[in-house]
Amino acid sequence: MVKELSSKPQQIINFICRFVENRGYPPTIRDIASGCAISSTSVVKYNLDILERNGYIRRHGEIARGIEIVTHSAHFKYRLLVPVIGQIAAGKPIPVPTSDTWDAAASAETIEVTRDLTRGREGIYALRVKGWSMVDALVSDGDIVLMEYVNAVDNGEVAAIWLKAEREATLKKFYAEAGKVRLQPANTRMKPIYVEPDNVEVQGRVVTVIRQFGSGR
Amino acid sequence: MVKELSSKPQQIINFICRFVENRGYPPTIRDIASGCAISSTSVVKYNLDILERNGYIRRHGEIARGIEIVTHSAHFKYRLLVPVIGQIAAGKPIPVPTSDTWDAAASAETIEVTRDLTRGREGIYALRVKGWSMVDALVSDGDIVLMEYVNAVDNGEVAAIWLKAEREATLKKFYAEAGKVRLQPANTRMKPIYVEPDNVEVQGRVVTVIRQFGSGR
DNA sequence: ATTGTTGTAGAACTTATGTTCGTTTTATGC
DNA sequence: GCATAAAACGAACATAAGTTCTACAACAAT
Repeated sequence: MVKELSSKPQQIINFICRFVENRGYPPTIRDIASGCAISSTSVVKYNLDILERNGYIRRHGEIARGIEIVTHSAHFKYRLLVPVIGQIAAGKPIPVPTSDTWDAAASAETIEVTRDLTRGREGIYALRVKGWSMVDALVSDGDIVLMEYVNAVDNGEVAAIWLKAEREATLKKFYAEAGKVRLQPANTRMKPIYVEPDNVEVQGRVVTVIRQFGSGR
Repeated sequence: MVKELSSKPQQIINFICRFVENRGYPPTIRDIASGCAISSTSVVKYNLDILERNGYIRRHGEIARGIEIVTHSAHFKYRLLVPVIGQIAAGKPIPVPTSDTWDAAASAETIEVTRDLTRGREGIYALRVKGWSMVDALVSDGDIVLMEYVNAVDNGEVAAIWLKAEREATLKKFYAEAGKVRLQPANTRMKPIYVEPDNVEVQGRVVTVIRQFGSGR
């Protein structure tokens, strides 16, 4: 798919990359012209079109400096903007992602993490922990939990669980046992609790817990 | 230097950041206006000027989309490879970074995070928590703590502390009080402990705690 | 030679986009 | 309450910047 490039287009992407690195925004066609010793804007457009056809860049027509370096955004693939869609607190139902809260760009708050932290999983959203009800799970007020949207988890996985009867949200290790469900706190010093299977509603798999200290922004 | 911001400019940088993330190029003043529910371009410029005065962004006047997010700019690499230089456990001295453990490339293990998690701080290294001695600090076995290499912390900051007499490592909120040092666990249910000032050795500031679930545990 | 394709030029045009400025509304101090 | 500053508005303006078009040279295939 991606074709070999002759020297001129090659020179141009190079220039664009360096420009973005140094300036924080993409160059104009005329910037490229002067930067690559090209005397006409149309020549630049000509080559830009080639670059776009071959998948090196993405153009956003009619938009000033609307050049996006594709490899650069592939580079971005390592990073994830995770929407923080709500809070998780003892007595409140656990928010679940909907199509509109889903979009990181539309979300009021986002946290940026690497795929390292999400273990490469897709469909990750985040919740902010409110209150001290989950200290038994070693989760503190203000922590951020990265969640994967699933309705069931395997034994031993940590899940966000809604206990219908108690009307309570909690984060616990989940074990389906004969006729019962065992919920084990992350803190191994704590005793597990046993509940009826139809009393538990798995709202998501806990992937990561993040606690930040120091001044916020 | 960097001043606190009121809501509107805050909202604007947020928008700019997300825009750049998603589109690969900065927004126009009008993009910002519509994205932040501002009805006049001049209001945007007004706030942009504030942001620039306070060092959050850099403007390039007369240039289309010439907005550069300072924290995200040139010298700022989004991703950070943090070296995991050792373990932190109750009875073992806390490892401190040296010139050779320092280099992420040379380190045996690294964790990749975004600057978001390190709050833009420099000189970050990581330690893996071994054992259950720090559950009182809401830190569990296997957690990773991101540390900043400092020899002193301000009151209220969470520090990695080596208690010389007890030969014990711990993570606690640090408060210097008259003639004493108060060490407060992150778990507010727990009582603080008081120690002699010359018994404490601050080995670093705790920036972030990360706990991952699922595979690899 | 003839024709067609590719790369380069430069001017003209249109739209996108930053700036200015006078005015109006909303806080803030006295 | 009044005076003053901070913040918001909207229109008008100037120019930055993408696009289009015609022309022309270099070169390959016919």
